[in-house]
Amino acid sequence: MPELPEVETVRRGLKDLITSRTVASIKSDNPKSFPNSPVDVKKFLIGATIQDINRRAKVLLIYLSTDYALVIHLKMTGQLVFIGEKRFGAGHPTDSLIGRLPDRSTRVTITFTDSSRLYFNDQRKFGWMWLLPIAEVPNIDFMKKVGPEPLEADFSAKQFAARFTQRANTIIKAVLLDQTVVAGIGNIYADESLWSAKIHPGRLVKTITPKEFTTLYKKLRLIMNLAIEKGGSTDRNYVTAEGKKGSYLEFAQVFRREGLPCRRCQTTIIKFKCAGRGTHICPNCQVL
DNA sequence: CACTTGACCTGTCCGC
DNA sequence: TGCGGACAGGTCAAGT
Repeated sequence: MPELPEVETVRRGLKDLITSRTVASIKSDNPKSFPNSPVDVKKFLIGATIQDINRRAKVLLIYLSTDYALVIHLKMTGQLVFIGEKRFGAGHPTDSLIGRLPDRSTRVTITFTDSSRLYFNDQRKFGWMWLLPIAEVPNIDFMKKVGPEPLEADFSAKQFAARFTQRANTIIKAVLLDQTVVAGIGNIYADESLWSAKIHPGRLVKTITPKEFTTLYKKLRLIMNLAIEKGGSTDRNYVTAEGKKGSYLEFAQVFRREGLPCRRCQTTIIKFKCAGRGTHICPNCQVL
């Protein structure tokens, strides 16, 4: 579930909540969730201050004062939830979480010197958190291969379309989901943008016209920006850094709307398997 | 080589 | 009510 808009929402929340806090200790239940050596952790994480938080594709980068970074992928069920203390006062959103965490999905707990905490929860244990030198971040496989950020101001419709043309004989949905083509798109926003552009997800890239690519580009950016505004999409697990749900699914046109009428033409939305994923379309608006 | 499928995990939901 | 099985979605490895 965490796609670009969800990870960006978490980034903004964390930037506000943990910047300038200093790490006092870290607890991890599972070497898969946090595989770093205790020596590295002691030297470069304990005592480090949070400087800044960036995002690349669906990956979060927490920069530390030690020139190391925590690199985090939430995969499907990951959460990063902050629980604070008096600094915020009564009524702060994170107050309501006190006592609820840790729970059985908690994989990593970072405690700051003021006793506030950041919990990395991940029901399905697919996510991970790495500690590595900031200078090495661009050299990890994922960063070397990942495509451009779709919401950057200088990312044009022309560039968008050009990234697809090398994949002429692949279905459009598979290419949209490919992180090396364009970064950050997952199942929800692939379905939503294809419906919005009236493109059937099973169409081969070579059958899609330049005009359709331009529409898809515009719709994708519109939808992702709106999703960020709404705090992302909460289907099951995803929550913001304050532990709140995102509300974008209230605005969704096809995702999880199987059996409901298309908001454009009233035809019943159907769900089927495409590119190995559950896929939602309006069979009238989106044809092969 | 390009593309598709399976594995990784756990919780939830559906049908019998 | 209990149980098996399908399903959820991101990415990488393995298979076609």
